[in-house]
Amino acid sequence: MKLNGHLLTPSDIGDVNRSRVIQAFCDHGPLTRAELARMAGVTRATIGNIVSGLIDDGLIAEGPAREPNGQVGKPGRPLWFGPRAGLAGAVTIAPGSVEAALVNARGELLERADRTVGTDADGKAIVKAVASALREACGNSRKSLLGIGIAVPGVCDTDSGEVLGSGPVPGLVGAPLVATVERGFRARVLVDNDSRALALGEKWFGAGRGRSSFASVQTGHGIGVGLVLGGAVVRGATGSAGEAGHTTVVLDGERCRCGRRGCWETIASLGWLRKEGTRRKIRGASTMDAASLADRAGGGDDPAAQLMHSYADNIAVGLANLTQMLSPPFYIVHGDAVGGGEVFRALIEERTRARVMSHMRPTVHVAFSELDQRAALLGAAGLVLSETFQLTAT
Amino acid sequence: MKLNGHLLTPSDIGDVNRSRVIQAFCDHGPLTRAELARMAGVTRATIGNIVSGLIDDGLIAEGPAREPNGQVGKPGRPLWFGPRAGLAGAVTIAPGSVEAALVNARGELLERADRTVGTDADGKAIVKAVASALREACGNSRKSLLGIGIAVPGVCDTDSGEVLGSGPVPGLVGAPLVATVERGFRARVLVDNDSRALALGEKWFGAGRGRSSFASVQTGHGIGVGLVLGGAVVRGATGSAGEAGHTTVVLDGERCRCGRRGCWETIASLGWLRKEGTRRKIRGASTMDAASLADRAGGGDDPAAQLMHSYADNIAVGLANLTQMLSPPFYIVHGDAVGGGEVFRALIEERTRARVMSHMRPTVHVAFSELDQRAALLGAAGLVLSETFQLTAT
DNA sequence: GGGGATTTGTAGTATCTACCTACGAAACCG
DNA sequence: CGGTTTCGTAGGTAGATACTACAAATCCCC
Repeated sequence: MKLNGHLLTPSDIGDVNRSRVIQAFCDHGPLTRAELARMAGVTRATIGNIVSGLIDDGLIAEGPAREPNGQVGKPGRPLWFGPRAGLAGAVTIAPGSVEAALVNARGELLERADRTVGTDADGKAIVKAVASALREACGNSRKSLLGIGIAVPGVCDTDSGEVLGSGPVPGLVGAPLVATVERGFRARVLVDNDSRALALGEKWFGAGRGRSSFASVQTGHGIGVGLVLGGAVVRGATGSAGEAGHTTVVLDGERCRCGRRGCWETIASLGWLRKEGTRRKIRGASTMDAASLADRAGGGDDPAAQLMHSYADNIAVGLANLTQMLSPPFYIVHGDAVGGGEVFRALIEERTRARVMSHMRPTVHVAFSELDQRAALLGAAGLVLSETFQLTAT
Repeated sequence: MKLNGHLLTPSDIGDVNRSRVIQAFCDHGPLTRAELARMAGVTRATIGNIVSGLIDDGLIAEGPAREPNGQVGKPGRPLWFGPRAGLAGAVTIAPGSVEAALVNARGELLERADRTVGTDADGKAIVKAVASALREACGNSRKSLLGIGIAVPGVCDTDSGEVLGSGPVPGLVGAPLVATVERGFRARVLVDNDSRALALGEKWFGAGRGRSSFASVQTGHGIGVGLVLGGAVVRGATGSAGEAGHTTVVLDGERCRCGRRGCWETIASLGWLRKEGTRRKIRGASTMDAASLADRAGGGDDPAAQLMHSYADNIAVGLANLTQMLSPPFYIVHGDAVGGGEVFRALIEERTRARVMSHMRPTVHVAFSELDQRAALLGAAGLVLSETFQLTAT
C-alpha cells in the first residue's frame, strides 16, 4: 500500500526540471540559456543553475558562439548535447536478424552491427547474437551508457523485462534476454514491444517531438500501434497495449492468424493486399506492396488505383476507430504504407476523416515517418531516454 | 513555444504532495499521520507539515482519538475530510431534466435539486434551469465552493468550456453554459462529457479509487467510454475521446444513428436489444432491458437466455477491442447492463476474455458500478476535484 | 501500582531548489 | 566613443522535505 508513487522531495524538482530541459534540447535542437529561459518562463539565472548541473554531468556542452547575425546585444552561447552525450545501446530483434547500435542523444547512430540468426533460433542463440552485436557496437563505450534498449516484435512487460509472447520470433518467449545483457554490460536494460519503441523513436527524434499525444502505426505484414498520451507511452497491463491489429472491425469476418475473426489485420495488412490483388486478378499481386501499387496507380492502371483506394480505406478503418476512442490529433505511419508516398498518405488521411464523426475531422492528421530504416533503433534508444529522463506530466 | 508546461518550483512540490495526501484520503478513508507516513515512505514529521497546511485550509480535520484496540503505543488521531470540506457543485444535464447537488469531499450528496425542461429546450432555457437548480442546491455554500462541475451528454472541450455537439440535448451546443454559471456563482466552472465524468466519479468515490488505469463504460441507449490512464482521464483533441460507441466493429454493418455503418452501438445498445428481441419474436421485446432479460433468463426462458448471451457477447466485442488496444486492467460498467446483475456481469467478463488474445485474458476484470444513480453527480464533483488537486503522474 | 516498551506527534536544524536583484561582458547603433 | 540591448553570473531570500531528538499516550508484565 503506497501513496501514489511516493511524495516529491526538493531534490526531485531538480531532476524533473533537468529532464524537461533535456527534452527541450531534443525537441528544438541547440538553444541558448536565454532562449530556454524565455520558453520556460523563468529567469536566465534559474536556467543557468539547471544547465550547469547538466554540463557537470557531461550531457550538455557549450557550442561555439553564434556568429553575429545583425541582432543587437551580446550573442548567446548555444548549448546542446555533445557528440558522445547521452549514449544508449539500441537493439532490434526481427525474424532471422539482430541489429545493434550505439546512439547518442542527438539521435545519431555512431556505430552499428548486425547478426543473422536462424528464423527458428532458440532463445539462447538469439541472446547470444544480441550480446555479440552489442559488444561490437557499444563495447568501447560500455562505461558511459545510460542504458540499453531492446525492441522486440511481440508482447513484453517492460517492468519485469519478460517477453510474454512473440509470433514472429517464438524463441524469445521466456528467454533470459534482459538478465543476460544486464549481467554482461552492467547497464540498465529495457525491453519493449517494437511498435511502442517506434513511437518513442518518433517522440524523441522524429515527428513526435514536442507533441504530448500522438499515435504511431506500424503497417505491413502485421499492424501495431504505439500510443503516446500526455507525454508517456501507454503500455497497459503486462505491456499488452497496442495490439490494434487484432481489434475486431469485421464481426464474423475472415479468420485471422491469431485465431480470431475479422481483426483489422485481416483487411489492412500486406497479406490482405496480396490476396485481394490476386482475387481482382491484378498482375504480380503476390509480391505487391504499397510502393509498387502506388507506382502502377500513378501510371494510369485503374484496377491498381482502385485497389490502392481500398487499401487506404481499410487502413483508415482502424485509424478512425482510434480517433473515435482516443482522438490523438496526430498519426505517424511506419512500414509498408510509407512506400506509397504522398498520394497514399493523403488518401489515408482523407479516408480516415471520412470515417470519423464530423466534428473531429479537422483534428485528424496523418504523417509518414521520416526516420526510415533507423526508426526501430532510434526507438530502442528512445526507450532508454524515456526511462532515464522521466517526465512527470503537468 | 513553451517548455513542457513550465518548470517545477519549490512551492509546486507542496501543492503536489498535498494533492497526493488528499487522494490518499479519498482512496482509503480516515488515516493517521503515522499511517500516511508509512504509506508514503517518509517520516511522520514531513506528513505533519503537509497536513498542517490542509488543516489550516479547513479541508482536513482531526477526528476523535480512536478507541484503544489492544495495540500498544500511543493511539493515532485519525484525520479526514470535515463534513463541509471540499465542497463542489455538481450538475448533470439529460434530455428533459437538469439535476444539481452539493457534494463534499467524502462523496456525500448534501443537497439536491432538479428541474424539468422541455426535451426540445433551447440553450437559454437549459442554462436558466441549471442556474436555478444550482442556487437551490449550493446557494448557501456559494463562498466555499472549490468549483462547479457539469456533466453533459455530448462532445465538449473542457479547456474552452464549449459544448461542441450533443445528440441528446441539441440545445446545448454553443450555449453560454460555463460563462453564465461562472458569472452567477463566481466559481470555477468545468464542463465535461458525461461518460468521462462517470469515470472521474469512480476514480474519486467508486471502484476506481487507488487504480491508476481503468475504463468506465456507459451502456444503454448509447455507449460511451471514459478512460483513466496513469491517473488522468483521456480527453483527446477538443475533448472528443471516448466515442467508443461509434467505433466500427461490423464493416458495412447496419446504419447507425450517427450516419455511419456498423458502429459498436448498432450491436450493443438497448436499441439493438429490443430490435433483435422483436426479430426473435420474444414477448415484450420493445420495452425490454438487461434487468428484465436477466429475470426471464433466470426463470428458465431459453430464448431470453440466448438473447442475453448475445447481448453480453456484443458488449464484449467493444471491451475486447479496448483491451487489445489499451489493455486497461479494469472495466467499470454503468447504465443498463448493471440491471442484469451478477450473472450478466460474469457473462460479459467471460465473453470479453474469450475475445482477447490468450495472454491478456487474466488481466480482464469487469465490475458493475456501485454508485447507482448518484454516479453522474459524483462524477461532476470528481471533475472539480481532479482539476483542483491535479496530480502529476510519477 | 509502577517501570519498561512501543507508538505517536512535534520541535529545531540541515539541505536542496528556484526566485529576485544587481552587475560585468559582448555585441550593435549613431 | 558613449548609449542601448542582450547575455550570463553571483549573492541573498523563501519554500519545502529530511533528519534527529524529545514529550506524550497507551499497553504489557512484574
